[in-house]
Amino acid sequence: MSEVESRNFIEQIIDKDLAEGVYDTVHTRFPPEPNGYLHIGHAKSILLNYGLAQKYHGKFNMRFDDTNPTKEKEEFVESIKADLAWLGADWEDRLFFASNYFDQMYEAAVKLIQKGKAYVSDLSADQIREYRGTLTEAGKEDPSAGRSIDESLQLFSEMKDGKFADGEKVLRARIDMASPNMNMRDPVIYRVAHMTHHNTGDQWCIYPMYDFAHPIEDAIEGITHSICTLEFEDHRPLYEWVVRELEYPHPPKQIEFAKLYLTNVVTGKRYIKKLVEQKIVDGWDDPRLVSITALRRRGFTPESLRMFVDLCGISKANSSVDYAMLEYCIREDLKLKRPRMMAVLNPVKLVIDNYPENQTEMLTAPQNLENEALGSRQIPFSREIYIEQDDFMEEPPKKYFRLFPGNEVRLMNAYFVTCTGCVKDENGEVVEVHCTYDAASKGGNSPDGRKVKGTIHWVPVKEAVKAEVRLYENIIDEEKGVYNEDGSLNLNPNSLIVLKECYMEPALKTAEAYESFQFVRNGFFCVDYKDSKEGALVFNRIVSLKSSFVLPKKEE
RNA sequence: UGGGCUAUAGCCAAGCGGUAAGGCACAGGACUUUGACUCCUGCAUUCGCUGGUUCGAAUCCAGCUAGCCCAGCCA
Repeated sequence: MSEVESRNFIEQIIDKDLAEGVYDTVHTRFPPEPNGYLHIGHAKSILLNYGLAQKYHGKFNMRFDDTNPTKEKEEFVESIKADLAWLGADWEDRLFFASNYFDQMYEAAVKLIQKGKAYVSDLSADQIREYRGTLTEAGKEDPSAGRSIDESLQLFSEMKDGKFADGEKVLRARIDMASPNMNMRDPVIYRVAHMTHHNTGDQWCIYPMYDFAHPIEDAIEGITHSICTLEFEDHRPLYEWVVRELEYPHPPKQIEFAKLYLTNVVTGKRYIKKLVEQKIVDGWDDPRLVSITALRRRGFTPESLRMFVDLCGISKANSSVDYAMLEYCIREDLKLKRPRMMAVLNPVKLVIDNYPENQTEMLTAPQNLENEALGSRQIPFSREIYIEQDDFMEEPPKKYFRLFPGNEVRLMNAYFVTCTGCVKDENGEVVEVHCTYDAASKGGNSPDGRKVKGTIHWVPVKEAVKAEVRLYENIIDEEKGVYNEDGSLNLNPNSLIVLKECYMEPALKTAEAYESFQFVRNGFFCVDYKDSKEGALVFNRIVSLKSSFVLPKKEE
């Protein structure tokens, strides 16, 4: 009974820091570069950082790490803000841009030069690479390393003033050209780039490098725990070097955790970007992607993603989470929350022979049987309805308890019907199933108390909303993996299949704005309203299409 | 002998010297206005491997093995 709440390794570090008085508060941040849309992996980072701030009653900052004008765009800062807001990560009034710290970064660089810890180099990019050495051989000292402090100061100032072309001069930190850690071999910390910045315009022509800028950004904002992904582990010594040399009184601490990968799904901003730019998908919100905007469009809720991230956990082990876990989370979140509607994907007509012709009655059905609070809806019912093809079998196997000649089943929310037979075309395909109904069983219960083993869904032929449905597969390749050996994407060009028709119950007609449908698996089928925060409608037991979804053509 | 990191079930993941949590997936059963949901039940004699220390090791030590990351004027 005494459940000890387990803490992930980051929380353990924080607990220790707090206990030892290293910090007396927790202040985290999410620092994306605005060079693309966020995806499920970022959600993990966002929710981790935001969650820690919440848990420790600390603060959470939103910060754009926009130190490289060649890659950044305003479109991306807007989408990122929208995604965080949607996820519920509230940065309150703390929205920052690294580019707003350029003055302070410049001063910091000057300080390093004055301390003899940085120098302006004349080497070209190629030369710097050569001088850097290799993984197994030490690097060589930069010929400019001996330059006087005053000369570096002068040159750095001229860099700022635009006296040099791109690549002509850089500022390097003076650390150790023989370090086994490549990042410590006199890393470049400022480069010249004559380029208009999305935020600072043409004010600057020199820009700080990540390794130099990031610790400064964190220190300026009073970040305590600067959480990033594993590939930055080797950068931590440099991060610590920067905050130490710049003599920040309460330096932030970098902590790394493993990125989130989903099995057989394209995660990774640069790969998603490639798909978008090559127009292999329709855009950043193409439902085949796991970008946050795409997931939202597919009907995922912020709650479902939060649950997912929680279930995945935080560790330092590279791992790939099963896609089924994501599906589980959205099912779990929606199953009680949303109405459950009926839709038929592979229709066959069911004729109720003893039901009056030309009669239509309205039946009342609960929106969600397990959640009365959602109320009820009306569904028209008449002599001809559509049912799922596989809900009828002329010769049923054992344990099949849906429709077959002589068997009685319940039409969900409607009547008991007993199958009397079927009509086949010249090819032997079933084109019509026939049955009789028990008028006393209206609503789906028989007054004599007899039970049926099967219940099937249906839609009325006349009033059904017809949609052309496109089925897609996720951008995955289960056999060979997502990437080819040369790093290119391994895609299935036939990932689009056209389904003939889909019929939905008429209640959906009022949902004018529906843009996409998603099948979540094992009985859930969602309709997402692109511009609504409503989330999705949930259908019950549609068809078992694994990890795929459908997009209906909007009715004209 | 470049450096750094990681290794617990099909997939995540707790565990921090006292005898392997939990979730996903999967399988069986009960229930059911959908075969879903819900509810039960099952699912690592063993923690990458080999030694060592210890009354006792997934946990400590040593040596191996495998995987990931690093040679951008990207982040």
